[in-house]
Amino acid sequence: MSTRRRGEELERAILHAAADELRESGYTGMTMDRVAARAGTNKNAIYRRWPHRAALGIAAYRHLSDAAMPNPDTGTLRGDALEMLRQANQTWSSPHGTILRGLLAAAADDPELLTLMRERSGADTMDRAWLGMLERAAARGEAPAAAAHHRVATTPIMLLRAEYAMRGIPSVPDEVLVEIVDEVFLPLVRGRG
Amino acid sequence: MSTRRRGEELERAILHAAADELRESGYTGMTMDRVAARAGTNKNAIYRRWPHRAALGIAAYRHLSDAAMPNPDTGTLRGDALEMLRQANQTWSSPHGTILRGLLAAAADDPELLTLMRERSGADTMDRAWLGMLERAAARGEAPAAAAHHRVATTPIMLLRAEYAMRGIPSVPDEVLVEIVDEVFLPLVRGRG
DNA sequence: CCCTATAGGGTACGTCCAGTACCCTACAAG
DNA sequence: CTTGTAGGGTACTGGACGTACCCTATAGGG
Repeated sequence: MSTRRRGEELERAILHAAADELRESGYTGMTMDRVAARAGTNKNAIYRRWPHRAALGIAAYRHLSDAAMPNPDTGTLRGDALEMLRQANQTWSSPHGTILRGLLAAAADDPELLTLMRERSGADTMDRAWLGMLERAAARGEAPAAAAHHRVATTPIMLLRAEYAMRGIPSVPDEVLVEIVDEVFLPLVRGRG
Repeated sequence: MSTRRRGEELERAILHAAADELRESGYTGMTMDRVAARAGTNKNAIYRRWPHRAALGIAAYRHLSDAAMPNPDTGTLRGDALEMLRQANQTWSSPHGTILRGLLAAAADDPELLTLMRERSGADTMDRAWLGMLERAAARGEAPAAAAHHRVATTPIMLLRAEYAMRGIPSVPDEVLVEIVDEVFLPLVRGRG
């Protein structure tokens, strides 16, 4: 039995420990000492791999979440949109989401970290899914072709995200999602005829 | 000459010092020791008034910004909306905005602080201004009456805010504002007929 | 099969900062 | 004049990031 772990193996152990800490205490509560202790190693091994806490946080988050992108096809634009929003809301209000929000807050004044985050969080994939949804609706004749526009596609998610930023914390109620779809998204699509 | 300041006077001095620190170093860089030193006092006097750093930060921000709410009347809905967005963008990209964003980031995981911030930042006033704008447009016959809806009114600002959260930092280019108005806000208003 | 460079481990710091504890002193109000 | 309260000085606790050193296992080449 090799008593001393190295390379890959040790790295996985650290990431695993960091992810656990994230889950339990959020990014704010994740301390380097605790991560090291939990991984059964010490801070040296960590700092040899990541330059600072934030980098470790992001890496650990990535390690812990490989979110599958939903791609609903309910037959109606309204159904698809609601489904997408509900999925997003569920993700954001889950423990993962809480962690993600903590990371985003920490990265708010550091552009370098922000870009790291954007890459990791699959925001672009999300946008493409919405765009595809609009195109399918247009093909069905349910929406004008002009509705398949980047700004239109990103609006609902943006609104959801802003809703999270406004209220303090987890879980935007379902009524809000319905409102976003019925009072904003669908009228908007309709208005682009 | 009274050598020892008290009450009101001392409080103003502290807030002034804190505001200066905010300007120079942002919220993240504002330390209690420095504020105390700059105000020519010590941390006791501060902690007797505010329970923690965040509270002082918010109070100081408020002390430094008494933003007047614009209420443009250009004659067209498009003109008004653009003007409002440009105003907001200017505020948010100014030093004040940078500070405000820092505070928001710090308050992200503390609901109590978030509500404090919302009160201080005049978000509600802003919403009412947008609603009034829509009502005037409806009265002119430029928009359907159904467009004067809370969600519609808050959408452009929400989108702007989300834009700030996405990109790292200061100043969203004017094209984006125009896009928000032309590709989202106006079609949305139109679509609510 | 040994040798050595490299990566891990242990541990102790340096530094910064929030928040607290005490104790002394000016001064306002009675 | 007395006294209670708010300011001032200062030191300290505790937590956390990041760094410095030094020892040791071990992988991989000669």
